[in-house]
Amino acid sequence: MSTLSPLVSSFVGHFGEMGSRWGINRTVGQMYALIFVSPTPLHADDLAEKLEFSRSNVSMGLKELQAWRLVKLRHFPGDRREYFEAPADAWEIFQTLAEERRRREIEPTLSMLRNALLEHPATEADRFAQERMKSMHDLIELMTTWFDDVQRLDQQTLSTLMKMGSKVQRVLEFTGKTKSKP
Amino acid sequence: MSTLSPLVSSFVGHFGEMGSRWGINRTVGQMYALIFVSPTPLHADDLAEKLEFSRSNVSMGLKELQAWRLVKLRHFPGDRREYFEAPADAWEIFQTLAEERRRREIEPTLSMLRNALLEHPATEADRFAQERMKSMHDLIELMTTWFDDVQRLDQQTLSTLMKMGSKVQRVLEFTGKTKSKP
DNA sequence: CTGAACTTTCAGTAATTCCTGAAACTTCAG
DNA sequence: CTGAAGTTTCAGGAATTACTGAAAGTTCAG
Repeated sequence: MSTLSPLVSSFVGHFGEMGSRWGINRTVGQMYALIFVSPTPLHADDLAEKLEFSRSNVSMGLKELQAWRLVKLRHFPGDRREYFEAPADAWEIFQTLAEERRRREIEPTLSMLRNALLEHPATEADRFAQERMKSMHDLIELMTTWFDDVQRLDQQTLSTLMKMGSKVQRVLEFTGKTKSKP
Repeated sequence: MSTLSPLVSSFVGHFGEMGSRWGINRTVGQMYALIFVSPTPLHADDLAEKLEFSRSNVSMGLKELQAWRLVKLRHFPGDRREYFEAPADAWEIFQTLAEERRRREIEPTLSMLRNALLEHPATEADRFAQERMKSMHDLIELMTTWFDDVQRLDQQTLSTLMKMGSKVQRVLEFTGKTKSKP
């Protein structure tokens, strides 16, 4: 069956669009979307056929998805082809994405900022620039450290925390961890 | 002074690169970076001169930055030109970015997913696809709702919460808000 | 009104990124 | 070994996106 159902087709199309806004290319986004909604693992020819991409484009796209650790490789006995599937757990997918983005974008940015902050400012303008860079650096560091912590929480606690939303403020006030300011 | 200091130059260059990985174009990223580290507001000709872009490119870039609400417009008495500056507070910048991305990307995605979930699945494959879409929908919704809540917290509480990191788990357990599972 | 100061638009070119087909490569059953 | 089944690489054309200069538009002091 070469043609996708309207349901899957609109999902795949949408992810292609979104992918391209995120620096991931459109066809790679579509490949991922299709793998994500497939009940069974797919191989490269499945993707090429269903999405009507060239076989080589599919091959490159799969390589990229593997580099992002977004797909898992599977084999079936008596079949040499490589099959791909996505984790069922959306939170796991989100974590992988976050980790990869961090490694590729956040860490290099932090390291550039740290270097810039080590320089001795030659002018007043440079001094000001460093001040701004420092505040950006601190925010990024605060957020990534916090995200590390969150990832270590178990599902149960995390879900409770998120569902509590801003009610968490009351709990913190109650336990006296915030300096209350009446 | 037409040439940027090495400090500013490396910052601007880095943000150009990062911008292009984020679907924002390179020159727009550089313009923003320069505005961000400038001690005084800049006008279009400043940017064109310092970054060596054409005047019209700067004009388009500024329009885009305004559409993202990332720059603020200022005027000086006796000068008809428009000057641009960035908020000093990095957290405010982050919030603006998050809000805009949400409006442009998250909301359309949620709406597409909701529509897909209303369809009556024609096949077993569609039924499975819907299941996956549902879990993606729920995760996105949980995260955005939670983010709304976080934005409502005051700086003090937020900062306490982030610095606590995973220690928050103990507080929650203590107050009996989690179903403890020993 | 006029024209100077400033900004935006837009059509076309430049640059970049994407995608393909052909060929090379790898693996493994027989 | 051999060749069939499968995968990857890569040069170059296609498509998209970015950038520019020229011209048009806007605003406002005089």
